[in-house]
Parts: sequence; C-alpha cells; structure tokens
Amino acid sequence: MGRQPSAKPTSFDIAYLAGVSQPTVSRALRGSKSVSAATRANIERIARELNYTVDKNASSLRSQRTHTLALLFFEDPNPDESMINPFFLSMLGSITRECARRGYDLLISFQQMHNDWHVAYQDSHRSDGIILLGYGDYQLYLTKLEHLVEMGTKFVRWGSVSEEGIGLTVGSDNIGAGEQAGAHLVEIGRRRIAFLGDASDHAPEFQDRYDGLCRAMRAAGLEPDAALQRDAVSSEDSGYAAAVSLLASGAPFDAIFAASDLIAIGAMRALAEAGLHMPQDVAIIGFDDIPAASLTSPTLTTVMQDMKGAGTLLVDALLSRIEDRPVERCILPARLIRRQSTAV
Amino acid sequence: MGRQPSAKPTSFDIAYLAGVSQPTVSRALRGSKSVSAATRANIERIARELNYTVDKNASSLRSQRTHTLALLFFEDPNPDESMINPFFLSMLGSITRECARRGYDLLISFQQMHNDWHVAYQDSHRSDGIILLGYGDYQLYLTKLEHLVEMGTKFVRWGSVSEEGIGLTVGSDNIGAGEQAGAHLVEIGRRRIAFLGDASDHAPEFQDRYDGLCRAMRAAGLEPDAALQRDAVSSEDSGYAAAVSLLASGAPFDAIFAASDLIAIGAMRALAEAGLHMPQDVAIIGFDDIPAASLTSPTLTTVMQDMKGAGTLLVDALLSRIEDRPVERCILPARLIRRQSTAV
DNA sequence: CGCCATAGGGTATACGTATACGCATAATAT
DNA sequence: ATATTATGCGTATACGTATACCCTATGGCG
Repeated sequence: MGRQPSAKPTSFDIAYLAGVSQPTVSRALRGSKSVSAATRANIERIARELNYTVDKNASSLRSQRTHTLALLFFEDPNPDESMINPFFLSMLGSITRECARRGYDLLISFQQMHNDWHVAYQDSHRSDGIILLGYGDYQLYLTKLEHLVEMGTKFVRWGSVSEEGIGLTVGSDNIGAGEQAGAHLVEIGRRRIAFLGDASDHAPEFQDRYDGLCRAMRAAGLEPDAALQRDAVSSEDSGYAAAVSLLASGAPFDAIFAASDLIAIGAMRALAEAGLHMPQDVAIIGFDDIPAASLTSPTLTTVMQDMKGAGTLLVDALLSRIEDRPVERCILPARLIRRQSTAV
Repeated sequence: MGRQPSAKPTSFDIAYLAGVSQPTVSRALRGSKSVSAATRANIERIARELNYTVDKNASSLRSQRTHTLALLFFEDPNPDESMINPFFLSMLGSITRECARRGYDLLISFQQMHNDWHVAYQDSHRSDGIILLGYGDYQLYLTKLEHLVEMGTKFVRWGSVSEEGIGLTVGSDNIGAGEQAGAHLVEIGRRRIAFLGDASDHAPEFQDRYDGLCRAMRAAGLEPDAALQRDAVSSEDSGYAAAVSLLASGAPFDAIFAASDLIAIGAMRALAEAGLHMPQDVAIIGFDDIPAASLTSPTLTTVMQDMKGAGTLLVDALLSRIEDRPVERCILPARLIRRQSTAV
C-alpha cells in the first residue's frame, strides 16, 4: 500500500529479506551452482514477489557484457523506398521475439548504405554482437566487414550462404529455391526460360537463384541460354527495363524467373504492354512472396522464404558465435507458392 | 601500432592526458558551464583523438537515465500478418534516425496484442520512455495505459489525436484527410458516398476519417447516409465482406471511401465480381498509400500520411514529455494521392 | 584422529561515470 | 582594506551488480 512504485528493489533488498548477502542473491539468480537449492528457491521466490529485475546497466558495467544485440539495417539506396522488402519486416518480428526469449535486448539502427558506417563501431561498444541486414550490394562495404573482423566484433549477416565470404552468413537456400522454380517451369512444359536479375558478384543471392535455375534445366536435359539473362536490381522499374530489353532482343522465351517479386511485377507490366498473355505465352515466377504478389493479375507464382525461421536462426547463430560455440546450421529452406502466373 | 584496439579508453585516460581530473572530463563532455573554454576544447580534442565514447552503462547507472527509448509495436491480431502496415515500417526508419540524432538508443519489442503487456513495465526500467505503435483496437489496453500513467512512466502513442484520451497522442490529421477525400469525391460529382471501416469507439482513427468525410459532404450540401456505412477492420477480407454486404443491401452508391487501402482492395475485388466498373460506376479512395495501391487495377487513389514526419514527431513529443517541456504540436497533415480509381 | 577436499556463502572490490561538496583563486562590492 | 561572490576544478562517493578471494563447517579418507 505505502510502497513507492518507483522504488526499484535491488539485490540488497532481496538479500536482506532472504537473510543472505547480496552476492549470494546474484549467484542464485545467475544460476551459479555454489548455492544450495533451498537458498536459491527462496531467493527466486522473493525476487518474484518484489517484481525484481536485474539492473542491466549495473550488470553490464560489471560483467562487461551488454546482453544486447544490435541490428543494422541497410536501406536500399534505390528511390522507391516505400517498397522496402516486407520480408525484412517479418524477420524483424521474429528477431525481436527470439532476442526476448534468450534474454537479449535489441538495439536497432537504420543505415543509409553509404553513410557513417562507423556507427557500427559505436554499436559494437553497446552490444555483444551485430546483425547485418539488407538486400543488395554487399560489395560496397565488404572492406568495412574486414574492419569489424579485425576488431574482433562478433556479427552475422543475411545473404548468400554459398559465397563463403567474410564473417558468418545466414540465408535462404537460394540455389535450392532456384531449382524448385526451374523444375516447376520445366514441369509445365517450358523450355526457354529467361532469368531477370543480376548474375554477378554484386548480388550473390541473385546469382545463386540463377545457378539453381540452370541446375534444374540441365537436370531436365536443357541448356540455359545466356542470351536470356538480363541484369536487374530489385525494383519494379528495373524489372520493366530488363523485360523490355529481353523482348527487344527478339530471342524467343516461354517463361521468366525473376530474382524478386518487384522485378517480376515490372516485367509483367512490360509483357502485358507487349500484348503477351500470362501464363499462356509466358509463365512467370517471382521471389519473396511480398503481399503484392497476390494482387497482380494474374496472381504471381513465387518463392516464399522462411521469415520466422530466418530471424530465429540469425539470433541463434550470432549467440553461438558470441559464446564461441560452433554454428550448426545456417541455411533455410524456401518454398514455392503456385499461383496463376504458372497455372497452365 | 602497439595499441590494443580492444582497450576502450575511459574518462580517466583522457583526464590523465589533459592533466585534469576525471570529473572535469565528465563535466566538459556533458557541457557543464563550470569548465573553462580552453580546458573543454582540449578535452574534446583528446577525446576525439582517442575515439572515446562514453560508456552508456556506467553513465546510465550513475545518472539513472538510460538515454534509451523503447518502442512497443502491437501486432494486429488478424491473421494475414504479412500485410503489416508498411506505414509503420517507414515510421520505424524515421524513428531510429531521430533517436540517433538526439543521442538516444532505440530498444524495440513486438507485442502480441493480448500478451504479456507487463513487458512494458520491464521496459520502463530500461528506457526513459516508451513509444506505443499499432493500428486497431486500443481499447483493449486502455486500462494498461492507466497503469503506466500511475507508475509515472513517460510514453507517447500513435493514434487519433482528436480523442484526447489517456496520455499523449500523436497522429495524422484524420479528420482533415477524410475531408480531403470527401471533397475530392464530391468534386468529381459523387453524391452517394459509402464508408467502409469501423465508425465506433474501437477505432478512433477510422471514426475521425468518417467524421471528416461527413463534414465534407455537409459542406457540399449533402447529407451522409448512415445506411452506406459498413464496419470493417483493416484487412482485405474484411473489406471484401463489407462491400458485399453493402451491395446486397441494394442501397445505391457511386463512391466508396475506405478507411484503409487493404479494405479498399478487398472492396474492389467485390465490386469487380459484381460487374461494376471503377471509377465509372463507383469511384473509390483508400488510406495509407501502401505499395500495393499502385498495383491494383484501376490504381487506387488514396491518402498518404507523413511517415517521416510521424517518426520525428513521436520522438520529439516523447523527449519533450521526458524533459517536462510542453509538447507543441502533435498533428500531422495527410495528402491525397490521385490515381485512376477516381479519375473520371 | 588428523588431513584434505568440498560445499556454501561471506568480504571486499571493481566496472566507468556523474554529482554533492569543498577549496582555492580571482573578481567584485562595501 | 575586508567581506562577498563567482569561477574552475579537485575529492570523495554513489549507482547496482558480478567476481576473486577467503573462511567455515562437514564429510571422507587414511
């Protein structure tokens, strides 16, 4: 009744009530084995009654561990920023949940791609590890990653797993996903399959998807035609331009695998303007399963990544690295979502 | 060369190099006026050279201020979670940027609407203030808000400003936005305008939009017809159902103002299935300007909220409250985006 | 019966910063 | 010339926790 709600209880309060010393409280709550079961139970009960929470600042100060992870989100430098991939938003949800579950706080920070990356350095003081998130051109800051490694900063990033580059990478099974998409197109009888998306070092994830497509085609006895590949970054305009270029080349094709839904949507616009029917004339598959994919006409077949799994795995992997445990798994399966654009 | 990169410099290191005491360093860097300009300049120079950053844990522990804000995001309990309003994502970006600019960290936490809200209590220990974000049914936790007020926790929430409820609220000018939408529909000659969206206390933002619509109609000498209003929550399915119900009623209408783009998209599906042409038979306006709004056919006229401004303003208002300054402004303008669905 | 290992927990202290207080020196006032 | 006040800074200490170290009681062993 007369209790001040603002009077945060400390470990001393608990110690007093439990008739032990403050360090014993600390040990009990941290799970040290040099405290008897009875004492521990008593302390935990009192702590619960008082609504006690460990003061993170004091704890971090003393132990030099923050129990906080930092999330650096790299925004696409491309203009239609409202189109930020919803994939990352879902991931954000599962990341925060996993952090909470493991008793970590999550510090978040958006980065302009070219900007003060040294913020990462700052954040490395404030967190035990860093999660790097972003689509697109990782090349831009690979040298910065090396810098992080040098400083011994623990981090994990989302991207192409096959690449085996700097640091620890977690990502979808882009190759397998590409194979699924390719196999599906082959299955519905398509032979000349185009690919829209950078197939260069700049976008390893896109390249993996292309590799998967090629693998599926070869498995079906088809040889991928390099003339049917067009570079594109993940935007509607870029997809439109790529499809226009493809159409202009005159090379015949009966299917398109786009490296992202945005690219696919742009391409669909170009195809429609050219008077082509989907999927009759050209079947099309995207990637990401963004909400808009079910609004296009025809609705877009696409590949869905495991967003919840991704967040969990990123946090898991990072914590493993922080605690110097080996990281077991860092590839996530993807799943093909069949819609009208490949329904023959 | 021989410097250990991991040896974080402390205020003592700086004090030693500057030939002063540690407290003087602290004072100089915090901007206390009881340190001479020369001393301060010298200290700042050394700090910069050493790449010194204040240890936030120590600082917070001593000052009992965390320089951290917590963001509680309330997820819609509705199933199509991938459709999380992109509006909030953009807001997230500007919130993080504004926090960074003001020297605050941002702790983020997603909440299931009905779940352990008492997490907010925990977070109130770890942050100086809380930002509450979420669309939808705020009623559910109004009692919890009262609890926060009781505990003296500083917070600000996104929502209907007109409502004047508990705590500090920042939001778009929903009434003005509704007026703009209504005026536009009247301008293109529509007389019987339907409204899809909860017009109840449960969704004050939607109610404001409806009120704005009514105001615009009355200003044009039209009387809103209550029979043309249908409840709907922000989802495609709900919008579809509402439109179907409206059509079934047989009441004539020549325009729809939907309380959100998702509702509008669902309604468009129902209209198309009923063989109605947009905008000839029925003009339609949504709200939010989600990316999908420019993908529908016809493309959707909608109201765009000032996302960047919203994040900035939320942080601003919260910091004002924390520092016991009056809050000046908490309403943001919205802008009508004209597309095909109202282009006669 | 003495010796040592072990369990269980107390004592003292460190983490890095911010602030109350005191103490000079210098600048003004009386 | 003395009293008064402001300026600029040092001294001491507190914030709440975690950990290195030490101590006691007990039990096992020879």
